[in-house]
Amino acid sequence: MTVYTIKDISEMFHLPASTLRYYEDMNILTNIRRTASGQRIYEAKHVHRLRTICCLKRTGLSIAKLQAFFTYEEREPEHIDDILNLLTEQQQHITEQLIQFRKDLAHVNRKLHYYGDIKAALTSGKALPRWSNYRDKQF
Amino acid sequence: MTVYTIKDISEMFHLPASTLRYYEDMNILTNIRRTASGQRIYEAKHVHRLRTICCLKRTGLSIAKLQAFFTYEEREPEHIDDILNLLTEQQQHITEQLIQFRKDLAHVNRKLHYYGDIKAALTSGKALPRWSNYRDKQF
DNA sequence: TGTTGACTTCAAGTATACTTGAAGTGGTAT
DNA sequence: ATACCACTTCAAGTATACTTGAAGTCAACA
Repeated sequence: MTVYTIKDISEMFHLPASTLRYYEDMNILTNIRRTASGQRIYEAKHVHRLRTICCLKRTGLSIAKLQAFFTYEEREPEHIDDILNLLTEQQQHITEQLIQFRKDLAHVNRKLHYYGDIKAALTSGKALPRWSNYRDKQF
Repeated sequence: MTVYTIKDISEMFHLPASTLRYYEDMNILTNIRRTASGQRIYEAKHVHRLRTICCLKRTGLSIAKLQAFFTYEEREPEHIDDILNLLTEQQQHITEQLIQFRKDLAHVNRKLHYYGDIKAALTSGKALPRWSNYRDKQF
């Protein structure tokens, strides 16, 4: 089994070591062995766990819900429905965010074209564009 | 010109009135008129501003950067490049988040299939699935 | 006329997610 | 040997984004 130091994991996930210790305190990253002198020894399961933590956190899950999720995972099968409910909610949530983000990207693109044209008009001295011509466009 | 009360705006954007007052304090929602008795009068420009605030906040912009953005907008044209830089960064950021969210959705979908199959195996008494069979699948 | 309800201001409080500081230990370089 | 550096624990501090509470004002209805 390959093992990792806290520095390895910190670099692998672009997370400060303090955050990894914090996740451990919060019981969302568990069963981390120590060397004789007390240094953390991470294993493949922690890498997998962290991938899930990052995935769920990024998409909006709180630490509290992560605690619940991993508690369910450890006490499966009694909590299989809790797991499925949490994952289904999250799936829904990510799907909604994807739809919203596409709209938000379109909004930013419109603004970008508008202000880009304003800059062009300013440097060329031509007439300034009007926002009403950008409002409903897709770029 | 159509005008709106704080309650109208609160319902329109699903934001508590306290948050609208906070945005005003933070100077990202400005020039709000008052009635003789001091009640806020919102106009179309505030609705547009709030659409932008919600779009940028949702996609990760902080209040501090929103302050900067609207300050630039008010002092255009000196800040046209600052506006374009901020919008370009945000465009990039949303694009990256879209890519990541699609991966995160795939991850959640894999977990969902895995635990769904675990539930089926538990109720039918058949052999439990192994995660290795789900790791690289697309659902 | 009074009292209810919805607004107002302003200061202080809260939730979440870390981050930092102090004090200590152990392994390695000079 | 000793100095240094990276790690350790544990408690306290911080950043961000609101939220809440107290005290007051106004309009409208019984």
